[in-house]
Amino acid sequence: MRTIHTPLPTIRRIPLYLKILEEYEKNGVEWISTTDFSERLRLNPIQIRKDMAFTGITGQPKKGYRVTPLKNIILDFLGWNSPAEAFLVGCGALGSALLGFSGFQKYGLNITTVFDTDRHLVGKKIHGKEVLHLDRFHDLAQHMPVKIGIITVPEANAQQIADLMVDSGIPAIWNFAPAKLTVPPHVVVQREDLTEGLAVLSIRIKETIAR
Amino acid sequence: MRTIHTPLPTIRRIPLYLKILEEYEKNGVEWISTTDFSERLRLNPIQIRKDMAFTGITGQPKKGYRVTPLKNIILDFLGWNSPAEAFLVGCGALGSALLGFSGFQKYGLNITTVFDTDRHLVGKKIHGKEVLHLDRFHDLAQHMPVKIGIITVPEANAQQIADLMVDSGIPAIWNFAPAKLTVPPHVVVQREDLTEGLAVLSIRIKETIAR
DNA sequence: TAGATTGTTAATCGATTAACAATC
DNA sequence: TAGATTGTTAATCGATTAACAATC
Repeated sequence: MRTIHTPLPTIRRIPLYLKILEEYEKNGVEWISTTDFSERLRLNPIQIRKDMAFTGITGQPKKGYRVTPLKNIILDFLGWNSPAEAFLVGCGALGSALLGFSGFQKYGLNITTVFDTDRHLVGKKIHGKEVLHLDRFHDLAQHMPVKIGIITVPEANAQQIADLMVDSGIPAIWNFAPAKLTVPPHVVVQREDLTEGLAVLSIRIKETIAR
Repeated sequence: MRTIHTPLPTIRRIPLYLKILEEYEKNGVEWISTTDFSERLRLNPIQIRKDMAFTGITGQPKKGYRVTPLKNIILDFLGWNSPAEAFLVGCGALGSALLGFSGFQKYGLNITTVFDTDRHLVGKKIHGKEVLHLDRFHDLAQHMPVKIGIITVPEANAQQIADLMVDSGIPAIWNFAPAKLTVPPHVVVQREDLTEGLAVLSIRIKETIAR
């Protein structure tokens, strides 16, 4: 049987819904409708309803969805109810920026340990986390249930770090280096690439100015 | 007449092609075929050929595309041949990370001036750029052909910075704050959102582990 | 009850992939 | 010439949007 899996565009929109739900919850609002979402996000309400269906929530005609249950269903859906432990390698500006992103806790990501090879960084604290030498990575990974390895090193070192993560049994890699990583098929790699966004922005600028 | 514009997925793939082209050029290789691209990027060669067609390049059967002309056509296509001047607001970790991204010069982006309101930052140099007080933004923008405003401030201040950019006549905003900005229709806004990628990663982890 | 909103099936739209002719 | 690769038209696939029935 072929499982119908959730479309990628839907998955990408889900954090947007989550954000609004948190706001509603904070304000003590109990119900939210697709119209509410639609006005805030400027998305088609039908699309939103479809997206909701993928999370498994059921709503109530004339009222919408209950805010708190919907929030919890979404957190469950993404697996964000139980934070995943992550090791981060590369404490340059980008690594520091990610560490400073306090929001990650809310998004099921717990960066427990950070590494670098730079003698000037090792031992220092960044956002309250002591930078450890990369040598200790493998050992520490054996003793902790590390689910995600975050790569924020220069491109030239990215593959080597990925290899280390794979050897240490880490099942998923979030890669911020502009490198195509080679990993075994059972390892998940998610690549973030700013140049994608810059390309889209550039084209949109060109199209706007041309008019 | 309705212009057929380039699909967004194509635009997002183009920087990948560009990167390989630069490598080939550096190595003095004159020709590149869709097969070459395909092997490197693990993309369908037919898709690559379609993408090439959008850039306007014509290739040569049995040989492929000339590396340098293709690179230039792509740079032209994205408007990256003449770097766009950008002002960046918010010199925290993320802003610094962007400033340190030396690659941007290659990608048609020239961050000429950076701003903050924090007294401890103003006057300091970050990656060789002196941090100016935000008060000077509007005036300086009048005297320089600023095309892109980059927002790397906390969410709470993002809209206010966007307003300043719009008032200063900046036609495009690259927004790294997790905020939905309200701007006039003639202003282009490109939003970067890490939680999207984290959501995709989380779902892929769930799917992999479930198996 | 009437009306608003959900939920689902069908239609449309757009991107990817397949097929194949053109050409160096 | 034969074969590899481009370029284009057609087929497929998947996501979005439309239509409408169900229901509180």
